[in-house]
Amino acid sequence: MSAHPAPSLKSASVPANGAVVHCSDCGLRDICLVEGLSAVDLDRLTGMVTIRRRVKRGEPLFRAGDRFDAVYPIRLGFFKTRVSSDDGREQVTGFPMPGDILGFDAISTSAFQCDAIALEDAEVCVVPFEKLETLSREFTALQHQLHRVLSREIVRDQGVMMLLGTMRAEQRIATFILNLSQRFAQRGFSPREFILRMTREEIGNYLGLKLETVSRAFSKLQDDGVIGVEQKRLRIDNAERLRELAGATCSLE
Amino acid sequence: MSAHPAPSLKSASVPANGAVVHCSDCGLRDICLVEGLSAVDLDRLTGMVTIRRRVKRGEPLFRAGDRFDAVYPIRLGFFKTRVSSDDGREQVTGFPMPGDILGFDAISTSAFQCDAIALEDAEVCVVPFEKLETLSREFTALQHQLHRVLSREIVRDQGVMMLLGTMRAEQRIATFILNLSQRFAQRGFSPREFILRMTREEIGNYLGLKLETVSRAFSKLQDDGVIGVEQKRLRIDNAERLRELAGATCSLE
DNA sequence: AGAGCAATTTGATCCGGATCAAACTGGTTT
DNA sequence: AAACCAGTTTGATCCGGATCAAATTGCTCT
Repeated sequence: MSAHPAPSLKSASVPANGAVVHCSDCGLRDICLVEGLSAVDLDRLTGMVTIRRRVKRGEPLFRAGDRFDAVYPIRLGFFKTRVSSDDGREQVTGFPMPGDILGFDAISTSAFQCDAIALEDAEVCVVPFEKLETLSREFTALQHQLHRVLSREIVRDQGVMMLLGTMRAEQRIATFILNLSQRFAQRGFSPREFILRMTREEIGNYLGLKLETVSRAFSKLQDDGVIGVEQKRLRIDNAERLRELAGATCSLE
Repeated sequence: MSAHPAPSLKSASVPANGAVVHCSDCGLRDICLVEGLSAVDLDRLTGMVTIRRRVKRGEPLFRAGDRFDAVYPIRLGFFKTRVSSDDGREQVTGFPMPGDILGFDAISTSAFQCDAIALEDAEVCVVPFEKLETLSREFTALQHQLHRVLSREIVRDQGVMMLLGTMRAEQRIATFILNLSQRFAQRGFSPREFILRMTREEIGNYLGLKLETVSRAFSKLQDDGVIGVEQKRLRIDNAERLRELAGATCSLE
């Protein structure tokens, strides 16, 4: 089932896959929707998440146009989000990971605006949005956190615009690596060495570059002793230099 | 004072510049924060906006780093929003106009993340964010609308990413013009002819292009009979063709 | 283990938009 | 009016990254 500590049975939440689902038992509660809520609030916060959902590698959690009724905090696994245009262009808009929340783009029209594709076998919490709205009227701290999370998404997008609008290829790659590194660190994983769950093409699409350019930039950074890359495994050898190359910009997250 | 119809004196809001301030009297209520609220709710919705603020052309409404305590629906005038990096790069992130709301990027850290500069003499409503949160716990319709507006901003940003990541220069310009046109239309102005409040350089920065490229693209579109441009005045002569060039993408707003 | 296929790397060439440069326009100051 | 200046247009050249091409590596499926 879940890779997380066995949950206690204290609260009234509904089992999913045989496991009781409750935020207070979740290892990601400090970076997710309930960050900043008191233990007391957390215990009272019942029914926000009642079920979880598994998504197999390569499968969509949702697609643009699907009817919206829940947002999805990620428990496990990397995703990519992507928007498409009528004339067939696609743009990867992000690589959300555990602790990030999928689906906020759908509130405005009650339909998802992007596809969310699992880059590996993944698991998400299902948070019915009506329920979230109801609870956030009752729990001020939850309301605050919801607004913070929505706002953070807007700030993240501004960082991507800055990247796409003003950076050179190598700088984009450096920023991208640094951003991943920081997000791994926030989640208690090594910021110096990690696996790239996405392909060069997906990276390139996200950064407004072609896959060959991404590959060349990786090779260049490796030759310069800044990073080590071997297929999907990436190691940061000279974080100082990497930060210089990235230009100490908006951190992208 | 304001260019809008003289407000009645029915409610308990506080005068600003000698005029009573109340959403129910505002010509922009159908595209702003109170869109979808019933007349009854609107009448009860008191104290959300108590003052307005004027901003002179070229002046900032706020700057990155300023402490956040209010969001600003625009009453009058065009703005540009822009983020800056440590190493001096700047990226224009949007050109908000009356009915748009400034400041949502600031919720996440309680400090503004971007500069908002008036492109002409402007006027905004001041909505204390704490007040907005309080009211949105009481008025479900207001809560919904707040969430919709936040989500719409995220969707808009996805459109900009698509533009910056996948479009050619001419396509970017066509999309930009079309987007302005639609937004003017929504606000009851002519979608076929309007004034560009921003310079070629600001347009270029927003679109990830240099000002010379913007100028050339305008000239090209004019030669092709798609638009007419003369300084800041722009007229759309062949909307059909313009839509083709834009590729019928995410509408950017 | 081998076949087949997707992903990656690297090289050669090309092109769209950047850069550099200069002329022009309209508006403002003196 | 003349002088000035910010903004714009247009031309000439250059370059970063795209495109085209081919070889290589690593998975997945028998």
